[in-house]
Amino acid sequence: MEILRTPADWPRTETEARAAQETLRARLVRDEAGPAPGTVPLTGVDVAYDDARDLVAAAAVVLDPGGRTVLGRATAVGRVAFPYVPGLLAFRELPAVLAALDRLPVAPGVVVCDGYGVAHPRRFGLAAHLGVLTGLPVFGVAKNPFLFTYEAPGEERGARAPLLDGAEEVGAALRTRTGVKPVYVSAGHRVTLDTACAHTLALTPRYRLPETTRRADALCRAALKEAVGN
DNA sequence: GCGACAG
DNA sequence: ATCTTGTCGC
Repeated sequence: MEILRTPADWPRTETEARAAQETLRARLVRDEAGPAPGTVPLTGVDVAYDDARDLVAAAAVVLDPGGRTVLGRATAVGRVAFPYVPGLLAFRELPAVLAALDRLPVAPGVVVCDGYGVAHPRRFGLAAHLGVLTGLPVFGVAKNPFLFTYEAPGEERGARAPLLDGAEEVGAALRTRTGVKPVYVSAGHRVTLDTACAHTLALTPRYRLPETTRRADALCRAALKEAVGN
Protein backbone atom coordinates (compact mmCIF):
# COMPACT_ATOMS: atom_id res chain seq x y z
CA MET A 1 0.00 0.00 0.00
CA GLU A 2 1.21 3.45 -0.88
CA ILE A 3 0.60 6.11 1.74
CA LEU A 4 0.13 9.58 0.38
CA ARG A 5 2.03 12.52 1.74
CA THR A 6 0.11 15.65 2.64
CA PRO A 7 1.12 18.96 1.02
CA ALA A 8 4.12 20.63 2.64
CA ASP A 9 2.24 23.89 2.98
CA TRP A 10 -0.76 22.33 4.74
CA PRO A 11 -1.60 24.23 7.97
CA ARG A 12 -0.10 22.73 11.13
CA THR A 13 -1.78 24.85 13.77
CA GLU A 14 -5.33 26.02 14.43
CA THR A 15 -4.24 29.62 13.96
CA GLU A 16 -2.78 28.89 10.53
CA ALA A 17 -5.87 26.90 9.57
CA ARG A 18 -8.30 29.70 10.48
CA ALA A 19 -6.18 32.19 8.59
CA ALA A 20 -6.24 29.91 5.53
CA GLN A 21 -10.04 29.77 5.70
CA GLU A 22 -10.30 33.56 5.81
CA THR A 23 -8.03 33.83 2.76
CA LEU A 24 -9.60 31.09 0.65
CA ARG A 25 -13.12 32.27 1.42
CA ALA A 26 -12.58 35.22 -0.94
CA ARG A 27 -12.46 32.76 -3.86
CA LEU A 28 -15.79 31.11 -3.07
CA VAL A 29 -18.31 31.42 -5.92
CA ARG A 30 -21.88 31.65 -4.71
CA ASP A 31 -23.70 33.26 -7.62
CA GLU A 32 -23.89 30.21 -9.91
CA ALA A 33 -27.04 28.11 -9.65
CA GLY A 34 -25.06 25.05 -10.71
CA PRO A 35 -26.06 22.11 -12.93
CA ALA A 36 -29.67 20.92 -12.61
CA PRO A 37 -30.36 17.39 -11.32
CA GLY A 38 -30.25 14.77 -14.06
CA THR A 39 -27.85 16.70 -16.27
CA VAL A 40 -24.47 15.79 -14.76
CA PRO A 41 -22.78 12.95 -12.84
CA LEU A 42 -22.80 13.25 -9.04
CA THR A 43 -19.76 12.28 -6.98
CA GLY A 44 -19.82 11.34 -3.32
CA VAL A 45 -16.72 11.69 -1.15
CA ASP A 46 -16.19 10.38 2.38
CA VAL A 47 -13.42 9.47 4.81
CA ALA A 48 -12.77 6.83 7.49
CA TYR A 49 -10.11 6.86 10.21
CA ASP A 50 -7.88 4.55 12.18
CA ASP A 51 -6.66 6.88 14.90
CA ALA A 52 -4.47 4.21 16.52
CA ARG A 53 -2.46 3.80 13.31
CA ASP A 54 -2.81 7.46 12.37
CA LEU A 55 -4.37 6.49 9.03
CA VAL A 56 -7.12 8.05 6.95
CA ALA A 57 -8.82 6.47 3.93
CA ALA A 58 -10.86 8.51 1.46
CA ALA A 59 -13.18 7.39 -1.32
CA ALA A 60 -14.84 9.07 -4.30
CA VAL A 61 -17.72 7.41 -6.14
CA VAL A 62 -19.19 8.82 -9.35
CA LEU A 63 -22.84 8.08 -10.15
CA ASP A 64 -24.46 8.66 -13.54
CA PRO A 65 -26.93 11.59 -13.84
CA GLY A 66 -29.80 9.23 -13.03
CA GLY A 67 -28.06 8.08 -9.86
CA ARG A 68 -28.35 4.39 -10.73
CA THR A 69 -25.00 3.39 -12.18
CA VAL A 70 -21.47 3.77 -10.82
CA LEU A 71 -19.36 5.43 -13.51
CA GLY A 72 -16.11 5.36 -11.57
CA ARG A 73 -14.54 5.11 -8.14
CA ALA A 74 -11.21 5.74 -6.44
CA THR A 75 -9.62 5.58 -2.99
CA ALA A 76 -6.56 7.02 -1.29
CA VAL A 77 -4.89 6.27 2.03
CA GLY A 78 -2.74 8.72 3.94
CA ARG A 79 -1.49 9.87 7.31
CA VAL A 80 -3.91 11.98 9.35
CA ALA A 81 -2.93 15.55 8.56
CA PHE A 82 -4.79 17.45 11.28
CA PRO A 83 -6.67 16.69 14.52
CA TYR A 84 -10.45 16.93 14.68
CA VAL A 85 -11.31 20.47 15.68
CA PRO A 86 -14.90 21.71 15.23
CA GLY A 87 -14.81 24.29 12.45
CA LEU A 88 -11.57 22.94 10.99
CA LEU A 89 -12.77 19.59 9.68
CA ALA A 90 -11.58 20.31 6.15
CA PHE A 91 -7.94 20.27 7.21
CA ARG A 92 -8.38 16.75 8.55
CA GLU A 93 -10.33 15.31 5.63
CA LEU A 94 -9.32 17.08 2.44
CA PRO A 95 -5.77 15.84 1.71
CA ALA A 96 -7.02 12.28 1.30
CA VAL A 97 -10.20 13.38 -0.49
CA LEU A 98 -8.21 15.41 -3.03
CA ALA A 99 -5.98 12.40 -3.69
CA ALA A 100 -8.99 10.16 -4.27
CA LEU A 101 -10.57 12.68 -6.65
CA ASP A 102 -7.30 12.87 -8.59
CA ARG A 103 -7.41 9.13 -9.12
CA LEU A 104 -10.92 9.08 -10.60
CA PRO A 105 -11.03 7.69 -14.15
CA VAL A 106 -13.96 9.96 -15.10
CA ALA A 107 -14.99 13.59 -14.59
CA PRO A 108 -16.71 14.04 -11.20
CA GLY A 109 -19.43 16.50 -12.22
CA VAL A 110 -20.98 17.86 -9.00
CA VAL A 111 -19.44 16.73 -5.71
CA VAL A 112 -21.48 15.94 -2.58
CA CYS A 113 -19.68 16.24 0.78
CA ASP A 114 -20.54 14.58 4.08
CA GLY A 115 -20.57 17.79 6.13
CA TYR A 116 -21.17 21.51 5.68
CA GLY A 117 -20.52 24.13 3.05
CA VAL A 118 -21.25 27.72 4.04
CA ALA A 119 -23.06 26.59 7.20
CA HIS A 120 -19.91 27.23 9.20
CA PRO A 121 -18.66 29.74 11.82
CA ARG A 122 -16.61 31.52 9.12
CA ARG A 123 -18.87 30.44 6.23
CA PHE A 124 -16.18 28.13 4.90
CA GLY A 125 -16.88 24.52 5.78
CA LEU A 126 -15.71 21.34 4.12
CA ALA A 127 -17.76 21.61 0.91
CA ALA A 128 -16.87 25.25 0.33
CA HIS A 129 -13.19 24.51 0.90
CA LEU A 130 -13.17 21.52 -1.46
CA GLY A 131 -14.90 23.59 -4.12
CA VAL A 132 -12.36 26.39 -3.98
CA LEU A 133 -9.42 23.97 -4.08
CA THR A 134 -10.76 22.00 -7.07
CA GLY A 135 -12.89 24.55 -8.92
CA LEU A 136 -15.67 21.95 -9.03
CA PRO A 137 -19.31 22.57 -8.06
CA VAL A 138 -19.59 21.20 -4.50
CA PHE A 139 -22.30 21.22 -1.80
CA GLY A 140 -22.66 19.67 1.63
CA VAL A 141 -25.17 17.34 3.27
CA ALA A 142 -24.62 16.88 7.02
CA LYS A 143 -26.27 14.55 9.50
CA ASN A 144 -26.28 17.02 12.40
CA PRO A 145 -27.14 20.73 12.80
CA PHE A 146 -23.82 21.64 14.48
CA LEU A 147 -24.29 25.02 16.16
CA PHE A 148 -27.26 26.12 14.05
CA THR A 149 -30.99 26.27 14.72
CA TYR A 150 -34.16 25.59 12.75
CA GLU A 151 -37.88 25.13 13.09
CA ALA A 152 -38.95 21.55 12.44
CA PRO A 153 -39.87 21.16 8.74
CA GLY A 154 -43.09 19.35 7.73
CA GLU A 155 -43.11 15.58 8.10
CA GLU A 156 -43.30 14.81 4.38
CA ARG A 157 -40.30 14.07 2.21
CA GLY A 158 -39.30 17.29 0.45
CA ALA A 159 -40.31 19.61 3.29
CA ARG A 160 -37.61 22.05 4.33
CA ALA A 161 -36.92 24.81 6.84
CA PRO A 162 -34.17 27.45 6.98
CA LEU A 163 -31.03 26.49 8.87
CA LEU A 164 -30.11 29.58 10.85
CA ASP A 165 -27.06 31.14 12.40
CA GLY A 166 -28.86 33.78 14.42
CA ALA A 167 -30.94 35.59 11.80
CA GLU A 168 -28.78 34.54 8.87
CA GLU A 169 -29.88 31.65 6.67
CA VAL A 170 -26.90 29.37 6.07
CA GLY A 171 -28.61 26.25 4.73
CA ALA A 172 -31.71 24.09 5.02
CA ALA A 173 -33.03 21.30 7.20
CA LEU A 174 -34.39 19.05 4.45
CA ARG A 175 -36.68 16.08 4.99
CA THR A 176 -35.50 13.35 2.61
CA ARG A 177 -37.74 10.64 4.09
CA THR A 178 -41.24 11.15 5.46
CA GLY A 179 -41.25 11.00 9.25
CA VAL A 180 -37.45 10.71 9.50
CA LYS A 181 -34.99 13.24 10.95
CA PRO A 182 -33.97 15.77 8.27
CA VAL A 183 -30.51 16.23 6.78
CA TYR A 184 -28.74 19.61 6.80
CA VAL A 185 -27.93 20.92 3.35
CA SER A 186 -25.77 23.92 2.56
CA ALA A 187 -24.34 25.51 -0.55
CA GLY A 188 -20.64 25.20 -1.18
CA HIS A 189 -18.94 26.39 -4.38
CA ARG A 190 -20.77 27.12 -7.66
CA VAL A 191 -24.03 25.55 -6.41
CA THR A 192 -26.91 27.40 -4.77
CA LEU A 193 -28.87 26.06 -1.83
CA ASP A 194 -31.94 25.38 -3.99
CA THR A 195 -29.92 23.38 -6.52
CA ALA A 196 -28.21 21.50 -3.69
CA CYS A 197 -31.58 20.58 -2.16
CA ALA A 198 -32.89 19.40 -5.55
CA HIS A 199 -29.85 17.14 -6.01
CA THR A 200 -30.20 15.85 -2.46
CA LEU A 201 -33.82 14.83 -3.06
CA ALA A 202 -32.87 13.17 -6.34
CA LEU A 203 -30.22 11.17 -4.46
CA THR A 204 -32.53 9.98 -1.69
CA PRO A 205 -35.22 7.77 -3.30
CA ARG A 206 -34.89 5.22 -0.48
CA TYR A 207 -32.66 6.34 2.38
CA ARG A 208 -32.18 9.46 4.50
CA LEU A 209 -28.62 10.04 3.25
CA PRO A 210 -27.68 10.63 -0.40
CA GLU A 211 -26.79 7.54 -2.42
CA THR A 212 -23.45 9.21 -3.19
CA THR A 213 -22.33 9.48 0.42
CA ARG A 214 -23.69 6.01 1.25
CA ARG A 215 -21.57 4.51 -1.53
CA ALA A 216 -18.50 6.58 -0.66
CA ASP A 217 -18.87 5.67 3.01
CA ALA A 218 -18.91 1.94 2.24
CA LEU A 219 -15.92 2.27 -0.08
CA CYS A 220 -13.67 4.26 2.26
CA ARG A 221 -14.37 1.82 5.10
CA ALA A 222 -13.40 -1.06 2.85
CA ALA A 223 -10.26 0.80 1.76
CA LEU A 224 -9.28 1.38 5.38
CA LYS A 225 -9.70 -2.30 6.24
CA GLU A 226 -7.71 -3.24 3.19
CA ALA A 227 -4.92 -0.83 4.18
CA VAL A 228 -4.79 -2.05 7.77
CA GLY A 229 -5.00 -5.67 6.73
CA ASN A 230 -8.12 -7.84 7.10
C1' DG B 1 -13.20 30.79 32.18
C1' DC B 2 -15.60 26.22 30.66
C1' DG B 3 -18.10 23.33 27.75
C1' DA B 4 -20.29 22.27 23.28
C1' DC B 5 -19.49 21.57 18.55
C1' DA B 6 -19.71 18.92 11.04
C1' DG B 7 -16.70 14.01 10.89
C1' DA C 1 -15.35 9.50 13.40
C1' DT C 2 -15.25 5.11 16.52
C1' DC C 3 -16.39 1.32 20.23
C1' DT C 4 -20.63 -2.68 19.04
C1' DT C 5 -25.50 -7.82 18.71
C1' DG C 6 -29.48 -8.50 18.28
C1' DT C 7 -33.77 -6.89 17.25
C1' DC C 8 -38.14 -4.40 16.01
C1' DG C 9 -40.36 -2.85 11.83
C1' DC C 10 -41.61 -1.47 6.90
